[in-house]
Amino acid sequence: MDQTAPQKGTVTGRAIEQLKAMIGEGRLEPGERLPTERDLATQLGISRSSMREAIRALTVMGVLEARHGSGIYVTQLEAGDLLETFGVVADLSRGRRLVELLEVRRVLESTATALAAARISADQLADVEKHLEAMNATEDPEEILSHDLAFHRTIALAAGNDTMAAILEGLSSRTFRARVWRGYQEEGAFERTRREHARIHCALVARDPEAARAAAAAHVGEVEEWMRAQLDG
Amino acid sequence: MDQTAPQKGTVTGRAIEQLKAMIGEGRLEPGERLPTERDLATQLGISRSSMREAIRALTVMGVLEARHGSGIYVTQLEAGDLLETFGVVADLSRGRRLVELLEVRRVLESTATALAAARISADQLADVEKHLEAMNATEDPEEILSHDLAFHRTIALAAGNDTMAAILEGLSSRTFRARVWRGYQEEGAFERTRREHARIHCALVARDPEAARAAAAAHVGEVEEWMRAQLDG
DNA sequence: GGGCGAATATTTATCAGACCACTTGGCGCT
DNA sequence: AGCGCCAAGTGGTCTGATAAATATTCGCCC
Repeated sequence: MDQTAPQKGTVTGRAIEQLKAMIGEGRLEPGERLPTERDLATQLGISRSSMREAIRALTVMGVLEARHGSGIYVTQLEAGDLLETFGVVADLSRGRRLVELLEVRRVLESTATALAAARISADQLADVEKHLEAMNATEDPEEILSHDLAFHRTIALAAGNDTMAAILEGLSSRTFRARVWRGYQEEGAFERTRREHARIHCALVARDPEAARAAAAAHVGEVEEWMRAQLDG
Repeated sequence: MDQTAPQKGTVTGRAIEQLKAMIGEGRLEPGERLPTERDLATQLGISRSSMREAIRALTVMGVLEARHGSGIYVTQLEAGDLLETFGVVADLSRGRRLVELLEVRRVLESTATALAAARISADQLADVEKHLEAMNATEDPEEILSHDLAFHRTIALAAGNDTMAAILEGLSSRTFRARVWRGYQEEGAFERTRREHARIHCALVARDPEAARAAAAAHVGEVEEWMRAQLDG
């Protein structure tokens, strides 16, 4: 039959697949600029509207980046770019899935913290301490949350697996944490959180991966258990 | 009028955020049908083209589903819907990130297998065995891969964490596995793979979580190590 | 009266063309 | 040579129309 344009799915869907294929096969290098929307539409034999929808789809996936007036570029395809949508999942999840996400986070966070205990550099450790102190020096929940996020982010990056760090970033995204925290911290968990953070820091300083893993697992596990209780109650 | 959204970012970007907010705040329930494209465009004061791009964006994220001739619906917001894009990440990753993804998979897969050892039902265990036997009964790589995927998927689902299963599904997506497998299996790893699968199955039957965790970690770790060696060589 | 099929209405999918907003690079002026 | 302005190029948005798939309604036949 017709091997150039088989009739499957929607026109836009095909365009998305073709663009993905171009990048997947290496015909488009990271950072490279694509032809214009108009040219691409002509090449694939579709209208500019449909082409734009396909481009928009790949843009939200973090594969492409459109710069107004300049052109369309392939991103560096780094973990952070591609896993941005992960945060959306966290934001839209409720109830049971929230617990499941926390369970995933517990598994990854404990592993990342264990790896960090073995690999963290002096500079990174200093950063961790900076956020730890800043977190303990204020009572503003907004600021505490901010440093808490940075505390864990620094550790995740020190683990040396950017992909894992990017996933954890999504699982700790601002609105996600804020939603869970609102209730959790109301029950006076500040002090316990401080102790848990201190224990994690201790394990990092001692370069003890197993202690770090246990401390991180317990830290996330606390929130997880609270969340689980909220659902039952 | 509407003084809440004066001038930030692109029109389409704003529409995406507004739609996300509607769903996030629960103003749109899962499965519910949205107003028509035209109505939505009018409500938000934008053109239908822009509205369509916003809808397309949320469609690829797995949040919305458009049915030709019928309308636009909110998905059930299940893990599988939302984490579909995870497979795209795996497909577009190369080199170092491929190893990082395998590391993530090793961590999650071993945890899921350990959980499954404790929770798997008789029916599910029978399914696992079915795929294990089918995998050993053929020499067709395509069929082996297919049953291998089903083997691990069944175990992940038995772990009882749908979110984790969905992520693992993405990390094991067909093209991802196929790419890695092509080289790996050429080195005659079939026999070793069989032994590893058998060990995992054994641990499940014995309901021994720690043995299951170790077996799964070793299984993925084998591929991971091979991949790492490929990069250096 | 009830079931069933065709006509009709609704809605998404796609296309075409125009104009606006922003970026970039070159051209001319100082 | 340096600076500033302008024009071409490009993504962003809008309008309106047509096709295709689905949902609804109505009329016909039994």
